[in-house]
Amino acid sequence: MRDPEATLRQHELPVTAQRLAVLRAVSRHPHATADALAEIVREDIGAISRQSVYNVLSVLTDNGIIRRIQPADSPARYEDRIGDNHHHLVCRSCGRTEDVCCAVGEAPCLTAHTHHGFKIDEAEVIYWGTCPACQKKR
Amino acid sequence: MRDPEATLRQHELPVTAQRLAVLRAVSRHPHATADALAEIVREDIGAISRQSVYNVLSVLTDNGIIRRIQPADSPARYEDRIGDNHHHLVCRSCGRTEDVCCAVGEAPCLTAHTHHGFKIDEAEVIYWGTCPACQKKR
DNA sequence: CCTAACTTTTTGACAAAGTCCAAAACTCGG
DNA sequence: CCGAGTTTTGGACTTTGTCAAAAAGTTAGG
Repeated sequence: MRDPEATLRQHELPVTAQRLAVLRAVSRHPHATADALAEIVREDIGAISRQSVYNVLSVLTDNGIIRRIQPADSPARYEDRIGDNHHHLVCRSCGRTEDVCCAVGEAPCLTAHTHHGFKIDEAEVIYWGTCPACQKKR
Repeated sequence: MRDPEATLRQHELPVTAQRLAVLRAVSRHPHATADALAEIVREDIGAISRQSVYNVLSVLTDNGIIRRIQPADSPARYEDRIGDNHHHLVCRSCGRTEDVCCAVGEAPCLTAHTHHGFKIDEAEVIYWGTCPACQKKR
């Protein structure tokens, strides 16, 4: 993220210390959970309430500034790399999450054959596996 | 599911009324949640504890008899159609879930370009959209 | 720079989904 | 039918997140 403050102003959102700190935290720690981000923000600006972390993350998500990803068996995670249609690779044992380029191409990168009358707006892909560290452990 | 009892025996699992009823419920109501399944089982055999529903679903999942799917913003759902590598189509507003054939082919049906040293065992695809009923509502 | 209107942040209670544990009940091989 | 080993049950507990109201902060306008 080039300039968190400019980003907020571009979206006509009031600039607050909490929002700036959360944006920086998400930017520097991609795929962190709300809880982890709260800790990072506290080290940065001293304090923030749990609710504010959720508030800020919601506002940023709603404005398309960051993206929320919610893999199974994991609390939600956030990232600021948006609009490039990448997917995720998640470790089943430790939850480590990495970005992977879309295997197919432009969004929507996959088209379902049968769609049951649904209007499809996104194809989410998660690759499940075991990360190098967890492969060694066993 | 042809024969729930035979299925349990094939996996050397003790046959109990709760397991049979949960298996029948999953088979007849694909994509139901644990809570919904508990209700269905209660109508069937009278009573079952919440914990037993979770126990049974775990055992069945661990033995590959049923599959657990966990879309974002929804409790886990279960289905007995396994091994055919199909994916899911989920309505963002009501959670309705439908099966869709794999867009690519055999499992693993997608291969990530960069894999960061991960050993990938599954590519999960969820198509997000709006179901016909929810399209009408708005 | 100061004020007023409007948002945001905070605090604390609450909710949903699921897990942990020990006691009671059950299943199955012999 | 018995006994060993599992499964089921009930209840407390945990995690992740939301609701609501009061306090504090932000921004536009004078």
